[in-house]
Amino acid sequence: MSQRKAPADAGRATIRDVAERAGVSVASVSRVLSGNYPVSEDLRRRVMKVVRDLDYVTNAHARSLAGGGTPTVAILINNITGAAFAHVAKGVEGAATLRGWLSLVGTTGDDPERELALVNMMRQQGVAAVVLLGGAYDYEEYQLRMARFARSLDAAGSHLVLVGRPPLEGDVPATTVDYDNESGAYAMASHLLSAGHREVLVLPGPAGLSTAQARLRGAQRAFETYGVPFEPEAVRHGPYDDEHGYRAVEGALRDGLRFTAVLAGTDVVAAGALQALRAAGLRVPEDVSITGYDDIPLASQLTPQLTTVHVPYEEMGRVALRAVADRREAGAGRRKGGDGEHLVLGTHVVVRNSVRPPARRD
Amino acid sequence: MSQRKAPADAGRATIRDVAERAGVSVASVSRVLSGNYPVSEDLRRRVMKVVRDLDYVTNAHARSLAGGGTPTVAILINNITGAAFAHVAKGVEGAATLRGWLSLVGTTGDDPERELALVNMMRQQGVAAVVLLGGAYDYEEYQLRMARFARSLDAAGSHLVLVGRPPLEGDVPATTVDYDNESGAYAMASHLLSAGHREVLVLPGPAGLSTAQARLRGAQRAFETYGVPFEPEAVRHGPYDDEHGYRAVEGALRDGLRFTAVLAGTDVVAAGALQALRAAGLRVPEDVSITGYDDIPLASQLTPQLTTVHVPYEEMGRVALRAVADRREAGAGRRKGGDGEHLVLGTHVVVRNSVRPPARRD
DNA sequence: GGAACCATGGGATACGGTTTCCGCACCGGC
DNA sequence: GCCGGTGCGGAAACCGTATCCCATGGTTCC
Repeated sequence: MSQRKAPADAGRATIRDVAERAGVSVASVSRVLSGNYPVSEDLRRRVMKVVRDLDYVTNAHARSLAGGGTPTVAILINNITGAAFAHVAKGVEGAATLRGWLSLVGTTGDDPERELALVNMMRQQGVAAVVLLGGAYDYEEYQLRMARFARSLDAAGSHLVLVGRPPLEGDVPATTVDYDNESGAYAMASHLLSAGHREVLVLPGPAGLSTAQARLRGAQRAFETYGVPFEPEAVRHGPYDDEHGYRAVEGALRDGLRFTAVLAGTDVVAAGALQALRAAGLRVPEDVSITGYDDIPLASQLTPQLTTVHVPYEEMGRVALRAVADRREAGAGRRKGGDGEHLVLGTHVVVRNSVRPPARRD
Repeated sequence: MSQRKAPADAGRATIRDVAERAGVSVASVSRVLSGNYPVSEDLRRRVMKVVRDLDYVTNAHARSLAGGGTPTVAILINNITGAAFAHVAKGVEGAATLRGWLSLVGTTGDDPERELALVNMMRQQGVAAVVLLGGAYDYEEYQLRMARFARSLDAAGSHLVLVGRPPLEGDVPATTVDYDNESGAYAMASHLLSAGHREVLVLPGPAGLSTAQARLRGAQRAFETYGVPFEPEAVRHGPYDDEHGYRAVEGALRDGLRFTAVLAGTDVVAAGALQALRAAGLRVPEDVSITGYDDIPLASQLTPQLTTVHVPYEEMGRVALRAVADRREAGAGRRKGGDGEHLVLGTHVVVRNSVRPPARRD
């Protein structure tokens, strides 16, 4: 009777089981499997046979404890069902897999508490990097917390990557992958203005969110360029969902606001706006034009297909992963000086069928 | 000079660093942190102070090696950007978090090789369960491989959960969480038939996919019930994307096929079909009715809003997690006899605005 | 007042691998 | 025939934590 558990135990097979059954030492099995040490052909064959027979796989926890182990990226999303985020996640995941990295996905549900808990959990997991998706909030406290996250992760040999938001201020060890949000909004608004629209309902998104702020700034800048007054009452903030789009348009109509176009902060918001216009008996784009932002699949599934701003979400994900992978390879030696790398990707307007010159009133 | 690394090393702090700095034993620190052993208030305070100072978090790998550790579920998806799957993932993740479980997400991209690699990777991670999302393929080999997965995982103390596909045949240790796919299709088709439609273009999805097959069977059964002949040439298989929906309708129109309604296998396919009809100058639902399946957000964002079959995706995710959690609690003792549990959730038709009685021809 | 007990804290060990350090054979060369 | 080199395999030391077992000091009970 063995001191250890029986070979065909209920639990999973260990490297010792394999070694014993193959009549070799534990070290030899490890070497055959990792392949970083010369091993005789005979030994390899014997070991591999047992590995197959036992359907053995190494214990990832033990392996990473002992120093080896595959790097892991953690992706933190507000809401996994958001199409834009899903595309970033896809990009990260794809690039990670390509390098043999593992990826974890966690959702925060917009809850700062959960975000904190998740970052700590990832720290426990010893992830190579934490990728945080989505816009930032404008609270001072939130910013401080992010900086703390960045330093904590950095101290533990990990790294924080912010995707789709502006970089943190100060000398914070975090990488930022962003897109040219304001320019995209500028271009989109310009498109509307150059088509002749002068009265535009603007639905930028949540007031405190960096993404919404940048999009609003871009639109504002375009209005200035065209010398068109920017009416504060034609700007309606609210969450990035179709319900808000619907309500906002409904409300604007009820308020008697005059507008010939809707500049929506998001394709989803545009979808809601579209419905509200239709419900009010207005035709799109004949009576009112609409633009979106993000260029998620929905944009081209609507009728009319949405003119919108393309954001390279999936590529942002890939870039984010590449950034951490590169830094990790370079890392061993000295860390770079100004540690906060900042990458910015371009956006562009995708013209479809939701914009027309305004119809003459009167 | 200590033999060990310096306390303020570059790497993360260990429990030993904490113990040393607090002047207590390693065991005490562990006890304070896990809280499952009586500890004096004084000791707790001293330890916690150091923990905060050092920003210490326990190493999850070491913890799970030592027997503790939080259970982890792995979710394997074909494509993270699919809305239906994303909702299941959300359900699993939410329920997991509620119990303090961790969740991993991996995407297979419809590649059987990657699926194999991922399952093995999850086995290495020692996950409590692997949740596989989406329809199954009709290959014999594929089924065999699934059975092997199930047994491998089971042998390693893990468990396979199949979501959104029929259970495996034979005595395989896997749990299945499914929905009443065929009945949903039956109800949806009946809705169309009872509205008076007799010539229906059916777009069930990929020919080899279990989901598509079940939806087709349901439709067929409804036609039989109504005594309406089921025209094989009015059935067009293809992938679950909007492009297929578009092409299929375009092709049917070109072929001169007569139909007053489109029964799409998916909301996304319906979206494509809708576009094609519009492009051909047909109005929906006045000239042609359309139905979808899945009831993803898109369905209510389209104009007209889609009449579709609601599938409780998020709940399926929750149910899946609950099933593995329950079995894990009960598990310690004997395993149940017939191990393949099979849960089925209901579906129902959501009536919106995309169906009307057929216009009189001639 | 002594003994049994309770409440705490410390030391040692196990978890499942990887890796370093060694020793053993076997080989060829002189 | 002896010696050194080379190639391969084994023993053991870690990785960071949880937990079992034991020691200790103070308390309570007889």
